[in-house]
Amino acid sequence: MGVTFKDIKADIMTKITSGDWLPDTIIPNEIDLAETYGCARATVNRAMRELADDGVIERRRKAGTRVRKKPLRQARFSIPIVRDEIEAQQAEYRYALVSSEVIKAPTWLRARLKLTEDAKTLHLVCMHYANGAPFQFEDRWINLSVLPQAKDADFTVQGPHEWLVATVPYSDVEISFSAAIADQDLSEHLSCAIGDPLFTVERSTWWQERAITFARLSFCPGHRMTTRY
Amino acid sequence: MGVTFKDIKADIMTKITSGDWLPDTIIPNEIDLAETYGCARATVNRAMRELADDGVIERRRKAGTRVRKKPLRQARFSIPIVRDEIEAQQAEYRYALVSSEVIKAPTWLRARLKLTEDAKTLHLVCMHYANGAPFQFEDRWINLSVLPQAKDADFTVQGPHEWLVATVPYSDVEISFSAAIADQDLSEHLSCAIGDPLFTVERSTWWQERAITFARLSFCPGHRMTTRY
DNA sequence: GAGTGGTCTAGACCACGTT
DNA sequence: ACGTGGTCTAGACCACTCT
Repeated sequence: MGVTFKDIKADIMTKITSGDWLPDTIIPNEIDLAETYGCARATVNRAMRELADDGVIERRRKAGTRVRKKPLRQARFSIPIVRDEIEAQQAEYRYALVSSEVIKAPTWLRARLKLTEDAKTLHLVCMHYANGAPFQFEDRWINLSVLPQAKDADFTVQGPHEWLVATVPYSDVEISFSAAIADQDLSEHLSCAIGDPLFTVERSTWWQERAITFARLSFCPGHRMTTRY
Repeated sequence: MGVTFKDIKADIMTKITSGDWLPDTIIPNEIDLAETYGCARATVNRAMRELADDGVIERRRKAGTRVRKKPLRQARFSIPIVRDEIEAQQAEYRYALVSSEVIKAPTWLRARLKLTEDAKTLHLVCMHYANGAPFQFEDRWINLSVLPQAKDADFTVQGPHEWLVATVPYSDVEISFSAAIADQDLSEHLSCAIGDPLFTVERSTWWQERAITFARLSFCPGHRMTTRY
């Protein structure tokens, strides 16, 4: 076979990263490129479309294709289940349910998830350990009006995240990262000092426009989330 | 026109999110789907390929296509230049250079970026303000052996990140998020209390296998990074 | 109006991995 | 060996948007 779309992608990327095609440079149109590379226009189109998805180039009908002035830098983080994250590091995973109760949603949670005033929730507090050491503290709230079966699930053996992913696999998620400070409670569970800075993830989940769950995950001091792009 | 690949994507997604096709369900092959939808196989292929890229389905030759057991959850964060991030919030951006010096790379930095012992660096300390309030503290190190022209750049008017993106637009980046604690210095610059938890981003950048720069960005207390997926 | 990318088609051959 | 996805082709028509 002749030229593949991957060859074209690689060639264009080389031209860009080497500084041959500077930002704002206009790239030849698809027909010309197809002739240059000796392939069909569809092949060029696939290459260029993927480069545009990657945020490297910008395309507009009639105006043509150009190298982005400022590359659209975006990082992708995989959001694994805690067990998988720990086991991926060849560490032994252990889980423990700290507490579990059915209560009316507190005001701050109702505001977050837009719940009605009488909404009942299952409030779970859990710990996740890696090689016996505290790894993550999980403060979990599940909306019982949408998922009443959560009341009967056994969360002493399986973490709520795992249960939820198995029960409602495809949902909409809003995730946010921030820094928090260890209070008395957190410091005891995570075996750290009061006042330690903790990397914190908050996640709200919806299924078909209805709020399912909110979780605040506090990681042990020193935890970092890393990726490349 | 008949059926588009977007129609097919939407239809398949509906089948999956509605629970019609549960995780691990095997999806009909492309030829059958093309017949079902009354379109060419290439159209089905495009739809399925994108769903696979999104982490919703899993494809293997001969074995066929199936709904992922655990959806491959991944979040995409756009990594804007601070100025753009602040101006996107309709806030007024202000930048200030705090200090600038040329020094030999300290040991920890040499280890991070794999620099030689005599590597010279430009060490910059900068502040970014939103509507006059401290927004981000930037601790920046630029490798002068790769970018000697940084010594002559005027960092009193333009932040180093902006200058770097304009100078070396396409590079490889490792980014990591964590939580840190405000020390005396940080608390003064960010107008916060000593001991406040700060959301922190560290970024190392390479261009053609050579380390260009390292930056530690400390955000004012309460800052969060949010996205949906 | 005209040029560009966006998409679809019908067919073909290939690469891979399961059986 | 064979069934599946992966890719390319040559052509066509359409949708957008710049001038």
